[in-house]
Amino acid sequence: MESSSARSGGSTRREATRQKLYEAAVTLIAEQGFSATTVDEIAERAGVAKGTVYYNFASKSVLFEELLRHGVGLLTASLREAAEQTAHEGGGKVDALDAMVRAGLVFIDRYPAFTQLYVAELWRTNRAWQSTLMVVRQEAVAVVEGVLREGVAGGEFSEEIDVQLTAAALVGMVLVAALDWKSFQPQRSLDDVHAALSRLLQGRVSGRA
Amino acid sequence: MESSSARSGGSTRREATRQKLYEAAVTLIAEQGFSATTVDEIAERAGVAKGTVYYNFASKSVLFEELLRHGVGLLTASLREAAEQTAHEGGGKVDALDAMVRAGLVFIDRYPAFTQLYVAELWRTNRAWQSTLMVVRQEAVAVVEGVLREGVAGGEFSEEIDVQLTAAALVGMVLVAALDWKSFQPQRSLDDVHAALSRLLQGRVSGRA
DNA sequence: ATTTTTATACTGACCAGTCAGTTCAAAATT
DNA sequence: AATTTTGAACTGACTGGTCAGTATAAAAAT
Repeated sequence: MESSSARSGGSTRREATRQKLYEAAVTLIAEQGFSATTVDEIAERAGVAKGTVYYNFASKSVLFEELLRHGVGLLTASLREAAEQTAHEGGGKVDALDAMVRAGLVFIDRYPAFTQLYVAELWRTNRAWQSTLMVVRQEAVAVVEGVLREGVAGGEFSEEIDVQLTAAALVGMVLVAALDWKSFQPQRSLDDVHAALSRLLQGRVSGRA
Repeated sequence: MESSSARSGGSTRREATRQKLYEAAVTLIAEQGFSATTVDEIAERAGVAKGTVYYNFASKSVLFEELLRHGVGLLTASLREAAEQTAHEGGGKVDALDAMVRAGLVFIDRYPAFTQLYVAELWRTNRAWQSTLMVVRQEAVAVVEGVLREGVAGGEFSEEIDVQLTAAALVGMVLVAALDWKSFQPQRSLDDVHAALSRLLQGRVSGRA
């Protein structure tokens, strides 16, 4: 039988090394930024020789780009799953949105460093990985936009809403609230934060308790 | 007698030079990030010799910190003014929030590069200007928190809302929506964007047009 | 046997910060 | 009024250090 090692596209050992490098790079770059983070630091944090970095990645930029793709891939999959899940359960689009907010929070809870780094790079221009970032951003936002559009089509949301802008605003809401949570009140539970955002999302802010 | 140039805190010429350096630095750092931007670039864009940068600022970091303080000062003042304006006109806290959303949009419309740069640096850690950023962030968010708290006290908002988290979420909503606007649909008018966000803010998303 | 990793040394470009010297307008002196 | 002095503002070549990326021979893992 085929050993567990020879899997599609590379040996297990190599994959493990790459994973270690991702993890080292993501925290360092989140803290310091791409340019301020040296390849030597990344190698050291990963417990690996510098040469190994270049054996596994063509350059520092390429390492970073693949890291971005990898991370946003996880997020997109998670958002999609959340939306589909509520559809299966016969929930409306409001439920789908709510589930996606939660999925977003879960993701940020699990990968806070990646989220930091992503936000920091997202609106930059003139950088090598700009196009990668654009593609990958659109993938994630498109999931939210999709749910909004379906909601409008099905009469659940007002036809007057601006889908693209509203999607961006929702993403921003979750993103900034979650980063605030992680940075300044990390002791709070995910449920707690989710409840606060649900309230805001459903317009239950004004009016009495 | 004291010459006309020697005014409070510095000559006019010096102030003009500092202003040029701010303007050059803000766009370059927004595009490329702090570390990837060289002092030579900043000096060149400002039309000034490198030595002049160091004559006016102790270091690259200090230039950046003063830039941050300067920019967020403008934002905070603008938010405060918006909130007070509606109070004078006898509007409720919802109106105040709405006015602050608009003030935020106006600010971002006028200083998009500063906004980019601010977002990119806000959640970093282990950087020299970390504490400056914290102080300055709190000043701005505190204005929003203040309005929310007053709204709760006055019975206009539910007592169940989480003031800190909701403030962060609102800031995020405006920030990300506005950056999306500037980056991907710059032809749209400010009123248009404001209307979309107002709708979201007041829960007029679900339900029919 | 082949792939992957290690350890170490090296190169060349790049860049933050320095400093000796220049500019120039206002103030003081004649 | 003409001349000299002063000092703040500015200049740009230079320096010392840093860092991405390369090289390579030997070891370890599969």
